[in-house]
Amino acid sequence: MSNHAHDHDCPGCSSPDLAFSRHDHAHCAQDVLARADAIAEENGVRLTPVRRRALEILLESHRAMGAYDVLQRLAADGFGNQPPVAYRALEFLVEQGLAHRIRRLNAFAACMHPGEDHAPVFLICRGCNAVAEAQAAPVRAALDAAAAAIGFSVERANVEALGLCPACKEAAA
Amino acid sequence: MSNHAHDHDCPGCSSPDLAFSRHDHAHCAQDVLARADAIAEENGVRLTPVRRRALEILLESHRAMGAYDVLQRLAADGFGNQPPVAYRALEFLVEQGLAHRIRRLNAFAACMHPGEDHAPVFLICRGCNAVAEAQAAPVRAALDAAAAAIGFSVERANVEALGLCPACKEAAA
DNA sequence: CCTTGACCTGTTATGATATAACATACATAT
DNA sequence: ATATGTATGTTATATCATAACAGGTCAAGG
Repeated sequence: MSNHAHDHDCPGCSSPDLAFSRHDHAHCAQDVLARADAIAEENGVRLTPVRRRALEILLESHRAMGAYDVLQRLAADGFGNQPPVAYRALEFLVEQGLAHRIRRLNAFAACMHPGEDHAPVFLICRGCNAVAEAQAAPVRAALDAAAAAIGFSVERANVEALGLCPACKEAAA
Repeated sequence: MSNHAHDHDCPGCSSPDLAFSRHDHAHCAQDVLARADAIAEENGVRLTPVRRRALEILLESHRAMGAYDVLQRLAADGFGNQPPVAYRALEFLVEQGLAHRIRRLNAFAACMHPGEDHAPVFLICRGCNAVAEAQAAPVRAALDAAAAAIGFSVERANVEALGLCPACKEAAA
């Protein structure tokens, strides 16, 4: 299933700088799914078949997917084929911190750092549409500071940047 | 039209900490529109009647508006009443830096600092739906740094935070 | 046991947001 | 005046998202 064994230290998955590189990520899926089970257990919620499958689908593609794309895959696996099926599963994953919603793309992506209380920043390549989830605590800190200065309390934040990944930058040059 | 005259230093408009406060902003609109004319001139683009009116509409409401809401207002003023009329005008405004798109709300808001090359951060109050446009250069700097570290070039960034404004926080308590 | 209540899944139907494609009009420069 | 690029308007359709209800599962308490 995976071409190398490890716990949580795969450079291809845990380092944002390799998120744009081609790499085997079957094991990422393994890791994340295992952790997802643990997180659901902890939170007292159920990672039911549809929900788990939705997460697997996101993990497999390793990119942002629209709700209808996920739905199509779910339906192919014998689950319902009406929009709420996908939206509900995805909403659950987002609530539990197992997936992120990327508004710029009207899409969803599996979280590669579930349960780690991270401050995700999405770097969206306009060349190849890949999405890297970088951990950027300093960004969140700066945001909290700016908000605090005017008495605003941040509960959730979306940081999405559009630009060019290293590969596409090189290709363009 | 405005109850006090000034150039670009109205606290109610230029200070993010007052963005949530009730304040007269007829003059903000005046200022921004004047600057919008100048910017269009500079950029060699035309701030045509629909476009200008769309900006006025956003400025009047002083909040984020959906494209269809803007469309309704435009139609009432004798412009076309089909979606592309609004989307095109809004797209123009966004491209010229005269308005911002707030994806979390599927909405648009006039930029209160046109032409100033700012790093806007949107603070969206989930209590009253007000949107404050804070200038947060440090946030952008942190984002650029995180992106640069992995060779990603940021071209455009959206930073949107959901939370509670001072007034709603107090009301909740 | 078996019922109740909470939650999950599925469906129908509709609502909300956004764009493609084409036709018409207008500006400006030669 | 006429050609060219740009702007506006329209029709039609694509895409994204949710409301509302029906049936199913499962565990806790009577």
